[in-house]
Amino acid sequence: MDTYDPIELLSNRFRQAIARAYPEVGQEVDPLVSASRQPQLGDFQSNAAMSLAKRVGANPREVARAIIAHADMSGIAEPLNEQSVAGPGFINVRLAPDALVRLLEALDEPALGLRPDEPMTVVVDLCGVNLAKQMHVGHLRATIIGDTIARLHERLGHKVIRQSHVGDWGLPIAMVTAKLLELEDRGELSESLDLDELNRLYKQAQAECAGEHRAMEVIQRVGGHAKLEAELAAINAEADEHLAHARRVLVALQSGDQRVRAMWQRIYDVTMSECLRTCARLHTLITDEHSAGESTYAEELGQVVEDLASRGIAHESDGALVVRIEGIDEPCLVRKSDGGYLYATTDLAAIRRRVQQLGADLVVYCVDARQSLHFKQVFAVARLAGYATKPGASQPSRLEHAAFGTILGEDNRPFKTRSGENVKLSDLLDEAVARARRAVDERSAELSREERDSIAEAVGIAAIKYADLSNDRIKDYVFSFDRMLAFEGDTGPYLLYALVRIRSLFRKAEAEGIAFDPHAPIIITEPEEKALALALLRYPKTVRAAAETLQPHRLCGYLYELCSAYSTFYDRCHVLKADDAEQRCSRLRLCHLTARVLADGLDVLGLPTVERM
RNA sequence: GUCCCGGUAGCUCAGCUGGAUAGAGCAGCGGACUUCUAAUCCGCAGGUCGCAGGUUCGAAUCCUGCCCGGGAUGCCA
Repeated sequence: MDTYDPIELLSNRFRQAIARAYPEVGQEVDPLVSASRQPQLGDFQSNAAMSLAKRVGANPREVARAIIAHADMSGIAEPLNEQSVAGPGFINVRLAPDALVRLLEALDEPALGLRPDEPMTVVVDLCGVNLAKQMHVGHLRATIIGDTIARLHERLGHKVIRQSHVGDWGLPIAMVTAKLLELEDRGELSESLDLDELNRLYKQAQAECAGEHRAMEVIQRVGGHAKLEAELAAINAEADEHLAHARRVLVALQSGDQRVRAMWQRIYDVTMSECLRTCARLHTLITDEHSAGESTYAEELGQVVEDLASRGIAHESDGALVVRIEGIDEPCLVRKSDGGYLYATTDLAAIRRRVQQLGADLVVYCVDARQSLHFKQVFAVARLAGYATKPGASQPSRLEHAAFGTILGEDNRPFKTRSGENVKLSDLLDEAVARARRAVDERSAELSREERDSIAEAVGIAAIKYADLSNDRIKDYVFSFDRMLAFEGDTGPYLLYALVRIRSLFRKAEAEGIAFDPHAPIIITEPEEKALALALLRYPKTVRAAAETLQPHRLCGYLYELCSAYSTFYDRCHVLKADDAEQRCSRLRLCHLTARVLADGLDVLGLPTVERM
């Protein structure tokens, strides 16, 4: 048997049977094999007869009988008979016990049935922090969903390049750079500048440049407040001066002025060192080498725009340069009327580099769903201009916006602090870890302080990540510490706990001198054993589906079901106290395989695991 | 206005390529710890799949219209 996947094997047999029964339809028919939802009816089912009935002009149950008559299930499933046909024409299949064992043994190899695909290069755009700003809840999803999508593709053997499109360029950055230079001139710039302070100065710089133009409009409309008007005018004049100064700093930065550049670098370093620390704490594989900020495209923007204009793809409109796309009403602006470039321009340059230089066959943008129009436009322009096509390729690479919804508070409004500020991501992680710590203290007071610390860290992070990843990406979800750290239910801690129990079992076996034989014969007799076995066999296909659809929540759902099947098995089928040595060895092997699949799946999701909790 | 996304149990969510009696978790009720980690397991109860049409042997799933909620929508990113 050359594959571990019962659905594939059964599909082949059904395909052959259909071809024999109905030579006129050939091998093209999808046998529609899926896992049965009701174990009492069978393990798997084929729904082919119903769809085939119309094509061959017979009634579905007759078609089902014809398929059965031509089906050879030897070596895989129990023979099919009249009783196998149910309802309108479902064909129920029960795996042969020895086949189930062989499939499990085939799965029980180092790669767990996940042999590498035809290797591709995948670029995943994730994280997306901004200079001089703390990571906040908004970055949580872009970071962890992006990292998990990257891990999914790595697991399938692809070359994955993570890229954080850092917001490190443009006027806002120049404003804070100007602010810092000013402080330095006055000798008021702290040597130990950290991100909190930097973030404070950023907001201050923003406010200073913004002035009170809105208030002024209101006052002027109302009239009769000459004194106030004069005050606002003074503030605005000052703000305009700040803004003009910031623009001069931007020009200096862009032309490579050494002092300005050095200050920018300092802002960059302070921001990134702290953000990357948070990325590491989130158990993501995002490091310095994955930063590809907007600044790195600065030199290419002019070329891109020039190229689009000279080839007649972009046109002038009200002073701006736009690309119009068939099927999209809103044009894509690539150059402002003042000559400045926009984020679409940078993203076009990024696609060009990612596809043509990095060789991406797939580029995934893990970015907020609110930007879907933007990506729709940019992808279309990139395809039109050929930027999405690898040199020599006939087809453009796949460009995907892995959009995600908003994190909501318990009031169903976007998650903010009481004062309406964004919640600092590190505060959020601290809170989750502190709550996890309380739970660990309650239950496992016997463990050392250090051990409880590291367990709490892993449990807290796993809880936050699982709560996020287990929801369908595109939807908004409600953030709740109570729910994600709950003692019961579909949570990160539940998955970690299942693995802990298996690991504990093996420690106990070792302590009792019970040998584990990784090649012991597997004997499936109890329904709980069979349910666990069938769950294990679904692993490879689940990982592939999650990667293909860019939906980590499918893998989460699977792992929860696997753990659930294991917990039931664990409850009903004693392992170390099994009836005899054969059964004990078989069950130990089942436990071992479960632990490996679970640990592998958790690793693909990017959840930390623990030995005890 | 136009476009995008969502609407499934009291709450939070799954539901695969259209397939059998729509599934979990939480909360509620009732059970299981002298027994491998009970952060567990088992059972009960809980549904107009937003509404109305249509396609189909079969629709939560596909199509059309409408309702509700969120978002986007030419010079921020």
